[in-house]
Amino acid sequence: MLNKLNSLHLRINRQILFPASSLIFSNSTVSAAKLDSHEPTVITTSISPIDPNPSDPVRDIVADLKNLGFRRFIGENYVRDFDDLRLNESQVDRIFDCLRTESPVVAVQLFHWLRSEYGFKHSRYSSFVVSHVLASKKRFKELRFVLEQMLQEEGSDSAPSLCELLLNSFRDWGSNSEVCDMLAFVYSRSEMVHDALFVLAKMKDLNLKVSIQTYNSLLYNLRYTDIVWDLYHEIKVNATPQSEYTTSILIDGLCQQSRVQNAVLFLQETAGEEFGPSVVSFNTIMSRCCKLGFAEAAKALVCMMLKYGLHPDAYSYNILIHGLCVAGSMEEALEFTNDMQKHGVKPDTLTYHILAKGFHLLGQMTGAWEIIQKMLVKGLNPDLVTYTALICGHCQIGNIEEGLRLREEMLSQGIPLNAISYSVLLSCLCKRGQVDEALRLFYEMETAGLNADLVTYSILIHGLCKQEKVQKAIQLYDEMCSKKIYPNSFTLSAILLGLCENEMMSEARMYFDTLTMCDLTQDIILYNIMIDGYVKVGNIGEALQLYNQIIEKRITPSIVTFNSLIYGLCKNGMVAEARRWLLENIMLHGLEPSTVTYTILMNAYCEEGNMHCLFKLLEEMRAKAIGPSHITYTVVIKGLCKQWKLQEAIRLLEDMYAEGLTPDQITYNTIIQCFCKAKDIKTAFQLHEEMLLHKLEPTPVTYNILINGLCLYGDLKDADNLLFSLQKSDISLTKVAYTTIIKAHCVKGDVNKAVVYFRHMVEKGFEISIRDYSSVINRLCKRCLISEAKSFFRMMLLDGYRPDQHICEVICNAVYQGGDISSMFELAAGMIKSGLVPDKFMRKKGNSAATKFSMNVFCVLFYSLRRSSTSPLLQLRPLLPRPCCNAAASSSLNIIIVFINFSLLCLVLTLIIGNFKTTLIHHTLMCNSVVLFHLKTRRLVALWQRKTPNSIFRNSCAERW
DNA sequence: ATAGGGTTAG
Repeated sequence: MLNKLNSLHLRINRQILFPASSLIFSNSTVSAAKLDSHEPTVITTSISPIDPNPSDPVRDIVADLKNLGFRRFIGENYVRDFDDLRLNESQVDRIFDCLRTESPVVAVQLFHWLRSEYGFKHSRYSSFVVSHVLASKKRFKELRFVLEQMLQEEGSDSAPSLCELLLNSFRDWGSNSEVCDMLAFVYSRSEMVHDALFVLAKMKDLNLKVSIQTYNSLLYNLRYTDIVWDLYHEIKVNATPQSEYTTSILIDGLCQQSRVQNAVLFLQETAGEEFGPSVVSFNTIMSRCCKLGFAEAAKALVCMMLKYGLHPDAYSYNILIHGLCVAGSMEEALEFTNDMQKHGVKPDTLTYHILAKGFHLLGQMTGAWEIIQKMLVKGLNPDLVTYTALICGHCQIGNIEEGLRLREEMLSQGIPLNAISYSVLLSCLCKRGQVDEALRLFYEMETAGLNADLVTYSILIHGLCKQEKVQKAIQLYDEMCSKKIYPNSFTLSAILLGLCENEMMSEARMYFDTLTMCDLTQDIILYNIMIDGYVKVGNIGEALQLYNQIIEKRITPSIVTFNSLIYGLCKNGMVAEARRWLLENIMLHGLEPSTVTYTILMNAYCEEGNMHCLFKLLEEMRAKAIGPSHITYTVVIKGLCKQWKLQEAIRLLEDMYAEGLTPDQITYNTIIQCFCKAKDIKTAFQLHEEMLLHKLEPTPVTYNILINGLCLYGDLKDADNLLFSLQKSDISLTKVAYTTIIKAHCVKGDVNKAVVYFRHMVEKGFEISIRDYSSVINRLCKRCLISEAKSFFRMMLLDGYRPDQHICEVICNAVYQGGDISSMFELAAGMIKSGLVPDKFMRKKGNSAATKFSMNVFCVLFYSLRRSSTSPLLQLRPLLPRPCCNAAASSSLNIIIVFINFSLLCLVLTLIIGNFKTTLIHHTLMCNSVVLFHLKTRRLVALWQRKTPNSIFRNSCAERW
């Protein structure tokens, strides 16, 4: 009962009395002094002996600690007493000073206890006292901890004052050398290298021994500088016994600076020493070689290792296998995996991950899958990286659902995702255009306490730019910078790419020019994106200009630069020119054409229908051992389809699987479309089944193709059923699926069904354009379903769409044909109100109803312009045949009338102008003519006739009129 | 203190 009360009291007591550590002491001069002064505080401590006077609290505490021992001292009663005391810093220092000789163990215990229980900040003196105690007992781990805590509080540039204290007050203490050494070590480990070097210099003055651990740590921190070689010299001179790490740290330093050759030479120099060439050192050099792309050199190093009697370990093999995989030499990588096993080194999860990545890089997803499966069969546990690889595999083929399912599985297995695994999912969502989903996942990731890194931000910024959500992208960009994550060429390129993909070329160029001004465009990638952007919008001139800029700036173009230019040339129909570029410029720059280069050219030949050249290039690729990708094969399949070699196309598809290349959705879409065109709907659907079997999620385009196939060559009812079941399964579709089926029903004359689907399309939230209405109206008009067309037109107006030029012309034409003149005028008036002009008909030849009509509309138009505008000619100019314009420009006319049919003209003019004297114009002159009037005098000024030019006006006659 | 996964040009 008493104990319980006491402990309760203690808890309350502590809460009340010791919310902060400084409360223990009445005097906290040290911390105050530190805050006020910029100079490090130098304390010269003189410890006074214990006062025999019984009122000295230190005396009692020390006596109790010694007599009772620490355990009993911290029993509740004493603690209470201790709590109630107010001790100043020098009193505590005295306690430690007294204890260290008589009860050193208790001194250490008290030291820790005060800090852990009260968060007490010890003085430098006490810390050093305890440090010496620990050093003398060889409790180095604790010593390191004490000094670490001390340096955390002292910060950098504290070495001079700490050394002074240490060397003044502790010079003769037995463990000074160890404490000094540990101090230097901890400074170095805390990345306060200057302080560490200061301590080292002092030690040198006093002839104190520096341990190899301290040297090693300093060597590591200074590995990019030449100071390391001074330090290394010092180690040699002092005959400090080295450790196995010393040489490997130096080797690592050289490697980090890409001085691989120096590293090898240095390693050879250390041969014969106790810690000469080691497996770790070799691994370090091999790793660097591979990173620099010299997998061959890494292989040679393995031989060198064996010569030194060293055996490659799992690291060595994994490094080498990784190097080979990145270099694309999968065969050799697999050979070394076997070799590894033969030498008794078991491939581990890392080995499998490396191999999977290798296949992945080559686009051989099947190979990657098989490797991961093999790993799981071998009983190796999937870890975060394995899962990431699996998620990546699913995401690659667009199966985000499976990716998200795996995420759930990971969480249930207690494997939390990191920024990388989230990035894979985010990237997949962005690629599918689900940026909002991606943002949601991103916030979820942040809520889970994961920090987005540069890559994560780059993915999102790219996704947002691509969707024209530039504002949000900029917001994220600012957020990223505020987190001190600075953009690299990836981030810059994400923005640039986003702008280019939106065909916002002028904005992209502005951004690019800004980067150039800041000298940030040394990176060829940024140039490549710009060039590619220009090429895609067909501006090959601007692209070539940028290429010249690259050459002027002496930036080395990459194969991608050429690929884009070749694409541009091909797109402009300059295939032969493109082929020449391939042969001349690429070779000139010492570059090798890539799979992409060949694929672009092959595609161009395919478009031209030049299968001969296409297959010649395929052979050339094979001869050069440039592996075709799944895209290359897709192009070949497209070519075969064009030639109606359907069976060969199917065979090639099978070959792809056999070669480990995974056909993607576009491959299937190509071949399915071909079978649809060949009216073999059955096989088309079989191929669709095959896609599902290979876990390839059909794209909305796949369904567009199938629906279109059924509409054109199959039963429209089947198309209805397919669309219905797709809608029911909530499979994502594009607008095209709807417009296709609407078109089919219009053609068949089933307006009701067309309207129903049109309503579906609107309800699904697709952006409906005026074109969607006009194409339906157009089709209905073509089938002379005038009243249906009119009701559709009304529906459009009700939906809030303003009719455009084209739709007016179509509907006007239709009502005119139906003889509904009043509707026609109604529409014409509506058009003029909307500022529309019947411009296309003016240029149409022939005496079609449309032309007749348009002439009349033109009159109406002209009239309203005359009333509203001071210069009708200026506005009418673009509508008139060229000679008419010239005449109008040269004289100060302010009226033109263009017409063909006299009776209609009279009608219109009478309707509009009322008292217009039609008799001024002779009937016979009016057919197929354009007449120019002067408004005020109402005199005929000029006339153009189509068939037989009137002799009076022959001189003004134009070629076409 | 040496090895693995994600973003970018067709």
